[in-house]
Amino acid sequence: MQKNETFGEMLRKLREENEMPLRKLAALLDLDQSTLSKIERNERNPNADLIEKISKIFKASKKDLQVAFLSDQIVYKILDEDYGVEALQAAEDKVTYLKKQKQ
Amino acid sequence: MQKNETFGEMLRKLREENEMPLRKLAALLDLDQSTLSKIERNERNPNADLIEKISKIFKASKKDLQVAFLSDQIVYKILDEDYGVEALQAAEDKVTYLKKQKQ
DNA sequence: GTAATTTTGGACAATAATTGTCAAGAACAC
DNA sequence: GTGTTCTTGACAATTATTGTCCAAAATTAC
Repeated sequence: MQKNETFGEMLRKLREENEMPLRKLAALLDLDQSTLSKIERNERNPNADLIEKISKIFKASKKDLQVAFLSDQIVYKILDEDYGVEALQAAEDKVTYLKKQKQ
Repeated sequence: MQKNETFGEMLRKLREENEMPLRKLAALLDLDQSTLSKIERNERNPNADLIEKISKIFKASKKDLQVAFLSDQIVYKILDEDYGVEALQAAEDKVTYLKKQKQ
């Protein structure tokens, strides 16, 4: 897995490695081909349940897909914000704290 | 500043330290008091421009407010997701990578 | 070159999410 | 009791997202 890859890039790579036309993958995923095209180029957000389907079709790592998917969303949210990096760090702390609480 | 505090908690603390009624702060912020009440209890998302106003009213750190605000949004997004913590780490890497590219 | 196939772009309605607003209720002090 | 503050829920208005279609553009095969 390439690092710093977006979900769309991962997906396109998987698809091309498997020499599957976009049109066909779209059918398998039950979505419009133009929508899939946009997802691969990060113009649209994928649905979370795409991950499940894609990992099955291409026997790809669900974790890698999920991490790429979620991290894209996070990056999108903070990239142009002031103190985005600091917020990421703070978010980590908060999550750690909350997960500890839940135990 | 208390760590692991939500934006709402920060705001409420600021308001109470300054002994300002919710109704009055709502007026200053130009929003409905019920909305402000919900923001303080993290039932609603604040607008980004609240931060500016609040930091002026209470002479509070804009950075602290912004970090609390953004990190809340991130936490909310990933808390119940699989591999949320891994995604946070990946997001950091991506942001670092992208910021470097931009130079 | 043409034809076939694949991908992309833009428009659009349907649906979902967010926002602002209101009024009534709960909690507390006096 | 009255007055004040805060919370709750409901609702319409606005905004964002989603799915769908189709034609234009790009790519590939012949």
